[in-house]
Amino acid sequence: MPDVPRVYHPRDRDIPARSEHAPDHLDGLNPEQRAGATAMGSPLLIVAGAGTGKTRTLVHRVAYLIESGTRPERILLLTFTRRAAQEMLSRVERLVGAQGRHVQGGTFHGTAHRLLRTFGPAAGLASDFSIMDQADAEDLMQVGRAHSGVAAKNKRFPKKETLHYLYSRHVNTEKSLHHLLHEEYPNFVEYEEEIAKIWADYTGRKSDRNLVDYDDLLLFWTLLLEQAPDLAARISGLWDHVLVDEYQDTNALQSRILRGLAGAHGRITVVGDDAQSIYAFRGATIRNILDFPGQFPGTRVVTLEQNYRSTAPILECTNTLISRARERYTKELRTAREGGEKPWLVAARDEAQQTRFVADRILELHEEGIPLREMAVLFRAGYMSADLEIELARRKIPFDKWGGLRFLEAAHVKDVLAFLRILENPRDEVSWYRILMLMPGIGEQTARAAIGSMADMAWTSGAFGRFAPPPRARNAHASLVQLLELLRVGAAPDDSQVSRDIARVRQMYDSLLREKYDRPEPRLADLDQLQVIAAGYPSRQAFLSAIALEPPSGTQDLASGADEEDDVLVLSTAHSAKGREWDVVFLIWAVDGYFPMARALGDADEEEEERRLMYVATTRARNHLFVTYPLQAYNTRRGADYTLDQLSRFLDRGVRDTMERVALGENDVPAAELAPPPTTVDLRALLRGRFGA
DNA sequence: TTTTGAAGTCTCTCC
DNA sequence: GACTTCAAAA
Repeated sequence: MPDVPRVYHPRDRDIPARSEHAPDHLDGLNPEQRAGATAMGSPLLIVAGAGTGKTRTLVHRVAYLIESGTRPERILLLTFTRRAAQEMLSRVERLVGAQGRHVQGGTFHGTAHRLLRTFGPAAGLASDFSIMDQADAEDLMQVGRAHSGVAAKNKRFPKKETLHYLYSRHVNTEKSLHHLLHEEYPNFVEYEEEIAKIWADYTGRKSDRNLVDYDDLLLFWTLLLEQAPDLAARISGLWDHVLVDEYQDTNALQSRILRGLAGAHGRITVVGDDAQSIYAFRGATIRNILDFPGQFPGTRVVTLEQNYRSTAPILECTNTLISRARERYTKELRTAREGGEKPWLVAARDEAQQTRFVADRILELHEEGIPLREMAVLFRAGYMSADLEIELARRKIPFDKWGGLRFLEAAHVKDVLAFLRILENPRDEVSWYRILMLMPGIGEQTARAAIGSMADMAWTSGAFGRFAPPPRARNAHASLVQLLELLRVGAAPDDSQVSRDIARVRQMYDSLLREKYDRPEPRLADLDQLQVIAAGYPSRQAFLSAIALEPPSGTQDLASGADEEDDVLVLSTAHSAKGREWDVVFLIWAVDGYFPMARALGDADEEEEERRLMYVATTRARNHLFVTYPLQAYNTRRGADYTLDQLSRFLDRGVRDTMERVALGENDVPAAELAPPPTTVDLRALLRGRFGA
């Protein structure tokens, strides 16, 4: 998708790609963008505001490098998501032709993964390691937590999620445990020693089980570059140019990786916007942008301030919103897109009315000729779209939901994957435990005994078969042994039938699923989809690594396959919307407590990040922006309902003045729904009468 | 002793 | 809806 609205500028593909000294494709760039695309001879920092053609500049830079004689495979393009990488590569391809396809690219983690498979064995890392996702890592942390015994003695001991969170922050921010505890968990300061022990246990277990977590991917990459000069030379010698997108969202470790890769030759370009830094929770720090010129001497800085995306009224609103930020380094954005309507600030009575407004408006705009794929509904957290999803389904409006890792986090998907994992890595005790606990008659004790017994037998393939289960688990044991034998039969080294393995697992697992849930159908459908995805991978290892590193963005996404062509509305978390743009953007739940989220309040830095996040969300809009908030926001999920009836604090008077305020009428809601009249009917009494109770 | 079901608790963002 | 905790059942 071009950053420049189609009606005003020719699309990239309409411009013939010619390799002269000054390629024609650069004609479509403004002077700053052009400088960003062509500056050579020094490290380059491009500070680019929202909608200023940052991606466009980066794409043209890659094209320019290729046209200047750099071989495509000698260019490394690090992006935040796989989607962003693919989009850029396909745009490069349009500019320079098929050779653009050979540009190396992906996420930091994905690139680390490829490097470690190649260079890890030379540094003592077995090449067939398995990648753990966050939940796996937490589960493994739990093993050590239980083992230590402290958790049982102390009720207030940190949960496995917290232990893992602290560990991950330690690795990514390079802050000590002591420091982190005092800063974020003063109530756990007394457990510093115990936590350190559990971390050591965790590290040992990963090593024993040949497991690698997300943080290890970055850490091992860093260590190879810093501690193994011979390998470092090989790795940094792979690429002549390194380009990094979304630099504001990288962390201290990633900065070290870049210094290792390009510190010597300085052929590095980073692009970022401090106003859009929204991943501090993952250890990202805008210090990376601010300190870049110091770390890469001779850095040239190019600033992009001309916004091509949004209309003037929308930009006025978003500029005001971000002007409240405590710290800012980039200047205000300008736009040439005069005219257009002000953003709407829509007060709905409650969630139902908010939902109705969004659905109605989408249909109206669609009838006016705006395709669904040019519209998006954004929100702070994944669960906030639940009501809207039901309504959209009811009205048969197709949508993709981005963000959240729901699909792969679902218990039934993880269950099936656990089988594949133990085939791939028989020492994966977390997966063994998960599988064993599924079986009727096997509980915690039996599962642990079985795992212990297998460990004693050095995890040989028949180890589980030789485990002697207690009587009540005999049936379960027998059927599991049978299934595992069946799965191993076809497990030739070149086995490409991952989806066949899943089918075999399901012969047993589906019946367990049917017993466990009253409505198993959607879960069974998820497993069907899992099989479809699996069929696209050449090997089990490739499949398992890919889903850990590049989780499918949503279930709809998978069901429809190639979705780019379909006319489908997008629902997305604000985080997942970064880097994208739409003609029409709805931001729902602009309520204090939801956006910003309640738990971010009380910490000034977190609150600032929430503000930037709202800035990211609102700057996705090209022509129409609707911000909605229900006046009554019940939290009905729990008994103790509380009401959040305050408009988001970020939409202060000054911001509201840039918006068109709209109050939805009551007329579309039957009055009875608002305040039910009292009645003398006693429902309980009627029921008792009917059943004679 | 071990498993299982019921009741109670809390729910963010992502590689 | 998923996870933990606690008590009853096998």
